[in-house]
Amino acid sequence: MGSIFKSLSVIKNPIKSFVGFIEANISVLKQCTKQRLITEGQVLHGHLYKIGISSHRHVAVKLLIMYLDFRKSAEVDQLLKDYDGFDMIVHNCLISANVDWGNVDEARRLFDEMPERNEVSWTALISGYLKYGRVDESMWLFQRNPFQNVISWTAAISGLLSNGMHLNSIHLFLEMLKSGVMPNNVTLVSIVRASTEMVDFTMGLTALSLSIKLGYEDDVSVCNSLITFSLRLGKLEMARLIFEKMGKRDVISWTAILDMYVEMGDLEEARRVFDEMPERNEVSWSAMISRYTQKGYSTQAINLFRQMIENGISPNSSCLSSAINALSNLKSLHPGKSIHAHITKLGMTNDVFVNSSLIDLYGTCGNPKDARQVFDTITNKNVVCWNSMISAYSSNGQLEESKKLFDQIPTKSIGSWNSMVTGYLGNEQYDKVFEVFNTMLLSGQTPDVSTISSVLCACANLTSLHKGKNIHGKAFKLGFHHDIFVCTSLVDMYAKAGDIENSKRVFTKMPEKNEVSYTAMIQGLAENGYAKESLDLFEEMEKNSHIKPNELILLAILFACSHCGLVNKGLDYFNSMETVYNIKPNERHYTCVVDMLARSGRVSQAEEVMSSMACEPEASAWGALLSGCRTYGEEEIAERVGLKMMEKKAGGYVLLSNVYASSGRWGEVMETRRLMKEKGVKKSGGCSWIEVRNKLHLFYSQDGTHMDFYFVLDLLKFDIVSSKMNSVSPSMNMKIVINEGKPCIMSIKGGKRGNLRPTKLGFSRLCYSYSTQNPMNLRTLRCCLGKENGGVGIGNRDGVIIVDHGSRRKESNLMLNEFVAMFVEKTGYPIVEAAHMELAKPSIKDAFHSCVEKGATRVIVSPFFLFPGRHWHQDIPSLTAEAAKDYPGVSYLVTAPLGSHPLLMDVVDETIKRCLSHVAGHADECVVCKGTGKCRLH
DNA sequence: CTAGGGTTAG
Repeated sequence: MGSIFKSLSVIKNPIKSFVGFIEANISVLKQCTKQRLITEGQVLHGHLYKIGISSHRHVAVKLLIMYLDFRKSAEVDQLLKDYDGFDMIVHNCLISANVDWGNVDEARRLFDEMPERNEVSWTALISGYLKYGRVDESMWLFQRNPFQNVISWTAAISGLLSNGMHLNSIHLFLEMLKSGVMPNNVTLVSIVRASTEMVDFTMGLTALSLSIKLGYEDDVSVCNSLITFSLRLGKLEMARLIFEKMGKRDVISWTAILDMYVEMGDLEEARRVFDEMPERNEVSWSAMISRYTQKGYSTQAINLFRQMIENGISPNSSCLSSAINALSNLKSLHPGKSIHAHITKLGMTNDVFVNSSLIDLYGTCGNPKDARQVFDTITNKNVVCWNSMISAYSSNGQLEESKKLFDQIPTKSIGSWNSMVTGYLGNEQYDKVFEVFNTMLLSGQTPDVSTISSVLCACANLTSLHKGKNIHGKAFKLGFHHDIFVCTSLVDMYAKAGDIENSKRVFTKMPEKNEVSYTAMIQGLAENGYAKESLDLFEEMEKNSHIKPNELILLAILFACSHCGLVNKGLDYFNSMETVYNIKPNERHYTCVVDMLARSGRVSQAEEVMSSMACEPEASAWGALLSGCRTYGEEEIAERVGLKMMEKKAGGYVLLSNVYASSGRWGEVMETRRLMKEKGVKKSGGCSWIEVRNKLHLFYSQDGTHMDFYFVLDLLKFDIVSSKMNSVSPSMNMKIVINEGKPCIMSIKGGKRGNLRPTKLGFSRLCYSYSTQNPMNLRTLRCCLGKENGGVGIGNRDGVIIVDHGSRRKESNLMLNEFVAMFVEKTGYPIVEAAHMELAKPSIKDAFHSCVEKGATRVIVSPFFLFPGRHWHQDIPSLTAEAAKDYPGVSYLVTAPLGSHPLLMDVVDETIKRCLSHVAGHADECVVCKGTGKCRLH
């Protein structure tokens, strides 16, 4: 606002030229519109009226645009009345305003009633149709447009792009080139965006080459779009190079590069960039805040949000929704509520992003009712709102409600299905997970990596190897077998099902491993009795990766130590948790250590650890301690502990009564049981299930369908070899396996929580990260991309020095040769030699000399496919100049690099030829050619 | 000096 008034003060000062005076006013009006400063705009209008220039045509048009933008119909009407006659410009303004308001048909009516139209009228309407997905009407007009210029071509190209018609937009681009219209920077931005969205590296390089050829190399927008292109295709180094070499950068460049550091996992560096940015807009703020949120740094996100408010920047909907997301990560309902109130005050209640975040917030904070209230107020619900509401219900156990809602979704997205799947998964209704999954497949919806991971997680929890292998096959068919999330789920599934060999196999083959994958493997090894291997893997991880141990890995490590009796080593790890790994042990770590000590007979030490806990011990820790007492006959401790537990949870009573029972003190057993009854403590029911012929049979211990061994055996007759029966009860983890046809019970010590399942938690985190992240992430993209699409090889032809980059692929060689041929034909230069990029520096000189020795008097050095780090710009011309020093009589030319996409090849060739013919004409004076008309003279 | 096309976050 300050700058606006500064400009105003300029206006107050006498300005010599009238044109300058008008110009200054117009620019301020433009700013008012852009920054949505309605009051300032109106004040200025009054002032302009007073000094008598408000009816100046150019001023009046700006005023009109301003009031149209603010939707002040009374003012608009007044202006139109004062304006003498509807000229073409006013008409065009009205057309584009109506497009902005969504009244495309009205815009068309205005267009039709115009006595004559110009290129602006046509373009406004063509792009208007495209904005609302009316592609056919737009193309109909486009083909009849008598004024086809760059802008209308670009409008059509980018409009098609926004409608997801990438290939069509490229074809349109080709037609444009064919028709002889040269692309400008905006066109090139669209083509780069098309390449980005099609994940087509070669196409992007071609666009890049063309940009350089046409002299848009230093255009900020083109470079910005190229940065985004490089980032989305995983070429982080390329993105950084472009950024660094940019002569001028704007907020967008900075915000894009901030994102690069986030992609690299370096949030600190990203923050440094953020702090260093010369200019920030609400997008930069929201980028940083949302990235903090995404990566789980919720507190930082909130702090930054606060800082932004303190800096007087009004948050846009994106910031608000990120902040709310951060709060729901932190489960901070109350600050969330106050933001909600604020949003209501701001009148931003109809933003789908904000609303979805609010639904998530209320959902995760256990208020599905409030979530529903938000949901019901949304007038333009999109599928994300529906999905959030479904998750809100299922995360609160209201699965019927979520199912009901799910059935009502007008158009289900993959996210809708995934919400259902993760909902059932989170509520441990694994049979339902499969049910939904199967329905999904039947409906024709292809699962994504998130679905597959969740379903594998269900397999893992059911220890269902058969189903798991089946899903593994599906994952393979879908091409997900390299996906880090799917692989991690596979590692976990195989480990949980006891198939440690396959688990290890998947893990070893993973192209990339993260914290969660290591957690799954380390945990899997530990739980399957491979304690030593588990510890080895941990050490290897510490040595060879940058992964810092998390609390779950440490839990697994403690578990492993406990299981191979490495009590002292385990204690060492435990004691170094805070000092070395900076992780505060939680109750589960304590349980593990208590268990470890109690098991090895160090019962009193275990008791000490228990009493030193800062947090509330888990029931299973008491259990472990008591079991230790039982095993080692520490009745005194047992009693002391037992009394402490009397007020505690149900499991405590049971364990206590078990302790008494095991030492034959039946009176105390009865007393404990009586106390339980009296206090209404109920041991929650366990559940067993068996999977026979792909069908799950469930048994509950307390509802009369108690597992009947005869019934089970009867079932097993059908399928005795492949079946496996499992049982997990909340307090005793009991596994029943069919061994040589006989069911036998394998009791695993400890309860559900005491069973220490870090991976399970690990996976709930995994599911979360999917729900907030686009599953088609960089990693996936990188896999799609395959091998680097480098450049071309060397053709050892006489004449032109071609400097290229990258691999020596055959097809690229062909392209190079074609290019060389074209060059020769166009320029008539003799061909002498080509040099490979890796050898370029030393060999340019040699190649140059060789050209001259073979009689060349004119030499072209043309880098092919160079990375946009301006190697060619910086090194090649100077190297060439260096080489040329020895031959003052020889003229030379360095051209910009070229890239060629098969689709664009022919037409781009033509275009480039056009550029080159110009270049060639100036060859004798040119050192660096930046394209048509942009040759820098020697 | 007035009207039409684009790039950053979710």
